[in-house]
Amino acid sequence: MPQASGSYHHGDLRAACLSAARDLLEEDGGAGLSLRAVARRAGVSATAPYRHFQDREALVSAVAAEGYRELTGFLAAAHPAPATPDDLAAVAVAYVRFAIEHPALFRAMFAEPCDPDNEERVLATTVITEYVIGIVRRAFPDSEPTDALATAVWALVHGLAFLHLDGKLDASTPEIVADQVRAAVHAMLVASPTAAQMAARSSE
Amino acid sequence: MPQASGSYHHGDLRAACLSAARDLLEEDGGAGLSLRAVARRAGVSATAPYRHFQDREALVSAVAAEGYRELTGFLAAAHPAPATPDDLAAVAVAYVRFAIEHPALFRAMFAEPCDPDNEERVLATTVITEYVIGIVRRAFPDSEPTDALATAVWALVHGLAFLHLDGKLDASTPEIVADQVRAAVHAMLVASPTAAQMAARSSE
DNA sequence: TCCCCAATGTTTGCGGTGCTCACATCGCCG
DNA sequence: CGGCGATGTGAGCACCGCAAACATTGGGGA
Repeated sequence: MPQASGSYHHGDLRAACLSAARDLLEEDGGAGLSLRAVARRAGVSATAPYRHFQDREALVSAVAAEGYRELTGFLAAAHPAPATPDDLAAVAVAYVRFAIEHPALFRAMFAEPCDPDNEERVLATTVITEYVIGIVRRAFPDSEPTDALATAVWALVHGLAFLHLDGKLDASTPEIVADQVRAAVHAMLVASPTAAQMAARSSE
Repeated sequence: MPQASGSYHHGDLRAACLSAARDLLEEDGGAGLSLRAVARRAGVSATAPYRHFQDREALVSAVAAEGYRELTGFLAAAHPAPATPDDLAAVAVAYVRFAIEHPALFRAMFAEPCDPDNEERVLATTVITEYVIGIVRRAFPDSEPTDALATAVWALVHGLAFLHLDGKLDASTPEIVADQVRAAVHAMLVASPTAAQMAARSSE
């Protein structure tokens, strides 16, 4: 039985820590995310989280993994099976929108080199990588090396997200952002046959 | 006269701190960069750097600003006045190469929201922004709203850099990386008229 | 020339943090 | 029902950012 209030054992401290970490990330940014603050917020002693996370890095990796899963779901919600450039652009807009709406989480997901020892995190990043590649592969099954195109599209969208986060682009309204993203993605996709061609040539 | 070894005054502690910070960044990554470690490495008491940097954030901002200037120089060295898509691709390759060769510095430059109160940093980011935009503007003076195209190209390159840093792309050899970047940039640039057109349409 | 003072570096100290280790408490299973 | 493993606690260490009071110096005005 979880939720035993006032009892010695918490019930589901791991989930409580993740939730607290998410809150702290939104409120104070990445710097404010400390194990002690998480413990305080969960109403537990400072060292209790160590029963569930090997160290701070493991905690943020777990949060990041959660973020990857959420992002994947968010993209799927934007369009379940994108096929046309418009569909893909909608997914791209969702990607950038996610970054803008969860800046600290997005940074936690990408700001630091992914710890290769953390299985959960590696798995989560693999999932989203495959997902993004798969989207483009399915949308453009005819072009031979779609991975190059997928890479380019993903990089474009990822870069747009980061430049927005860093305030380098006009993000005053969601519509402006969406228009920018759509324009860029369309430009990229119009060139898709050429992209495939060049990638094929350069990899010979 | 600086460099007075053994003397009470250091000579040029500010520069020594920046240098030490750069070294620490390369060696231990962003997490290892502490004011105290910088002070130790400069052979000075823990709080001496505070005479030259208001706080830790000011220190990393100064390092980041230095990084922006270096990156700008690196891009200029790759091609002083890029005009053709090949030229632009060379600059893009240099951008990604810089990120891969100085991962911690690159992350310091972009991982955190730019402090708008730090004049030096704001100035440095403005410089590189203008530089990148200017490159594309000069290379494609005919397309009307070049900013949209410049944004797309920059985002693409920036995204490629980050995906490489995060180990999401094959970066086993510099040649592979360069080929990927060239292919992606060429794909983008081939579509440039369309990009300009769509940006114009979407901003009406 | 000399001396004073502002710039620069030092010391001490506070509160916060990550992490370890010994200990306390509890639930479950034999 | 009794003990054992899982979970939470507390004390403690080293490090960190930062502030305030103090020490040292070198250069510029008398």
